[in-house]
Amino acid sequence: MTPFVSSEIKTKLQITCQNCNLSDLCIPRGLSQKDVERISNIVTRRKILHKGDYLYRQGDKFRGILAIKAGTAKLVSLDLDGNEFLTGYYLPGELLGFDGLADERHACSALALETLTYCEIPAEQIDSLCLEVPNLMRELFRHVGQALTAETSHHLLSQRGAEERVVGFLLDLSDRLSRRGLSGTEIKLTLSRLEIGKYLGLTLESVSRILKNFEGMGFVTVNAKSIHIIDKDKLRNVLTN
Amino acid sequence: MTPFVSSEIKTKLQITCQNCNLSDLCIPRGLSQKDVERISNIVTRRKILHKGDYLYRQGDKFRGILAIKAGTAKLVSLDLDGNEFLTGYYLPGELLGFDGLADERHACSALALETLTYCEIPAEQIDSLCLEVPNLMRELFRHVGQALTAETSHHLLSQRGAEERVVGFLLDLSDRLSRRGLSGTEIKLTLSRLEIGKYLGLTLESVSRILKNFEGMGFVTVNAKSIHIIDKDKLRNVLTN
DNA sequence: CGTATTATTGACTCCATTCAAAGATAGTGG
DNA sequence: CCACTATCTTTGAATGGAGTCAATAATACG
Repeated sequence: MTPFVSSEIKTKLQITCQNCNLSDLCIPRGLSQKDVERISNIVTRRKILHKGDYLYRQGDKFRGILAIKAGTAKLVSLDLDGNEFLTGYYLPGELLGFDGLADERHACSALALETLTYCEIPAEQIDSLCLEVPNLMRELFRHVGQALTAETSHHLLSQRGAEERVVGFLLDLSDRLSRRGLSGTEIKLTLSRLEIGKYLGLTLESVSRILKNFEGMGFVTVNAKSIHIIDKDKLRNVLTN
Repeated sequence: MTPFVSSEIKTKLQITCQNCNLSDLCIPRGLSQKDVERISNIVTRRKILHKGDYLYRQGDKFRGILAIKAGTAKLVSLDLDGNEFLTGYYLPGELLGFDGLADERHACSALALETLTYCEIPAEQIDSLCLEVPNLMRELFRHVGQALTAETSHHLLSQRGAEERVVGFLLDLSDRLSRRGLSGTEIKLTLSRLEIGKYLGLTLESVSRILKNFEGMGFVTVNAKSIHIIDKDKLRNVLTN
């Protein structure tokens, strides 16, 4: 075999849930060493996608639960007359695919927002793996529960005024980045203004104006897709006033 | 023992998942005779509540998954500054409580909208029961997945115009009632205009006006809390135009 | 370097809210 | 059973917040 292939095999052997730097954010969180070993053998690792590629499409058969290893993804729904809505926005270590649990078909489409790698627990193995590793079952129930409460929060946010929605988006993103050990104040967006708008139920113009306002008030500095949060408390006050 | 008490015992013995008239809507759907027998022994049956009583409160410890036997319930969330929002509206045979899966505390409050009875799978038994009855595990994943996609649809609906939201609400309710063998055209609301508004992200005045409009256009007849759907297709057209 | 996409900014419009007042309904106690 | 009260609903008029339309500016990309 060529050295090229052998290096691929090596990679395959080397990267497991045990040594994944995201293991404390992803599924392994709360599982014992032994449990992680067990699921590590079944998890398919490190598929690579590029910007605009689909992880899955609305209507696709449910293939399994996905975990983002690197990069970001968006979850998109189409309503009855085809307007697109951004249901979710996912960071490394976050899980994706629960929209396929209800009826074996995905209710949304998932797309890479940039170059992205991910892991997968194949659908056919979930049942048996859960029976073998009860802690995994508990974790999966927890995660799907989190997906549900996250969606409820998102929905709640979208009932509020335009400025509050943008603040909610920024603060949520900031918190999630911090939890991943990244900067919670220097945010590099992978979503366009249009996509933020579709996530929040606003037009891109509103998003643009509001970011400008916040900059004018000294809450943030905005440079295209880079947002620096200057005063998180003032941002929070927008929500609670 | 008095006849009164003995009749209570009888009732307790008689009503099980096997003979429940909702068994094809509720958890037993898709489970074998044997599986149903097994869970039937663990499900707590027929608690009774009255209008305004809580099934659980936001922040309560997760006690289990509830199934409505008779009556209707609403699920309520409070946002950061205390405005109430109606997350869901539940009919007999529907399951409730998934908002407690994420972190062992309920993210929402559930209240009876009228006299209500329900059954419960206690939280402590869910794990062991799922291991014993793998089909139950699958069913629960399916149900929580349905809760997630229902919430996404609700969110999607709330991005649309006011009339479309009211139509979406009426059609969803109509479908769910039909599926339960009840009339899908003679709807007896247990929600006030205010509550419908909080469910759809509208004011009660808008809800009232829109129902009046629909009546004027011959889509429905409205008598206080009774809504008769005259022309479902015309209602559907409001959504797709 | 030039083109395509994305973002900003302004003026105007419209849909749903807000405020207000009257009318209907349901629940309670005499 | 009726009167009384609280709650819910209807209806109207005025306001305002976000959308739409449009034109320019900036950025990304080949």
